[in-house]
Amino acid sequence: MEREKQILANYIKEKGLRKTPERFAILEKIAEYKGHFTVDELFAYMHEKNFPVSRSTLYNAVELFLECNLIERHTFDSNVAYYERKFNKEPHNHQICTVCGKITKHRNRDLTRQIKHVGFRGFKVESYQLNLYGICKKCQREAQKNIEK
Amino acid sequence: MEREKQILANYIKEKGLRKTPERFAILEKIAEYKGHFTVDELFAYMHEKNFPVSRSTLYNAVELFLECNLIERHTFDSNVAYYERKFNKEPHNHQICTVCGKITKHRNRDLTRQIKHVGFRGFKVESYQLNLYGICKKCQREAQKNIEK
DNA sequence: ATGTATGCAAACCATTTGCAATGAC
DNA sequence: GTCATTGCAAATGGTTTGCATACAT
Repeated sequence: MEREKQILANYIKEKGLRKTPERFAILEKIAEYKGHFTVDELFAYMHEKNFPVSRSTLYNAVELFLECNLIERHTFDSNVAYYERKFNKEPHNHQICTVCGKITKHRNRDLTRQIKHVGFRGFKVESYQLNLYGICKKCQREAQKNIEK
Repeated sequence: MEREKQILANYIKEKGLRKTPERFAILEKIAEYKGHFTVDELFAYMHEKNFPVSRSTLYNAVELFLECNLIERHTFDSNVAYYERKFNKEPHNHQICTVCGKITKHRNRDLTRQIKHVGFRGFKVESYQLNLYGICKKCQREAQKNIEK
């Protein structure tokens, strides 16, 4: 957390921006999320935690955090942007259950290594998103039960 | 094309829907796209080709084609949905140049095979999207030129 | 005849923009 | 004091919805 704040502070100084309390409070609250969050969820969470900020400020902050690589954005299949902390995390994949909608994250180093070199026609891969769509174990079981009935 | 129409016709019959001229005209025009298209582009294209249909009808059709697996949808990083024909195509990846925005498609069978088995905790992978973000060869060259100046 | 599909207009909703007031420097 | 940032309200734009009319069955 301290390192993340440091990164943000450095970036702010470097770009001649301003160290507002809002930005650091938002960064702190984001750190409490284990998985993904939307701006709307974050908006509610900030209010709940007695540090209400406007949506404008959230969008502004989130943009800033993206710039200094503290978070990343996913759109999956909807029109809503999902964010998650990026700092110190290895690249990972998302598996989305098309039945219950649950999103799970996991890593696979071999695959990551391979993907980094899969660029075509001299394309230099800097990051990637791998989304797996399918059916989670739980939903597979439920489906099986329904067949057996 | 005939097989795609057949698939659509079958699906329509099976679900008790209706074989409207719009649906088949839209399917035909979609087949003329080599890459991705948005609903807005398709809207303009249908008018251009003297088969004007409303946006409602397009959204309806596109939803139907998704259901019978004739097309697929990607959101990449924006809030706009991109569609492309799926029929008879092997799974492929997208590489998106973060400088010029160009989207290129390519395949890699080894990778595809591997990805299909990467499901975690019993997750059964049915499809996937792999988006590579980075810099295309052309933009790398331009960047190089600017450094040399 | 029945009820699905179309097309128009209005509604939706996440995100963006404009702008006056605030506050970091 | 200067000017970036905040917060409010309004605008934007892709997508969705409601509903009367048209038309596939």
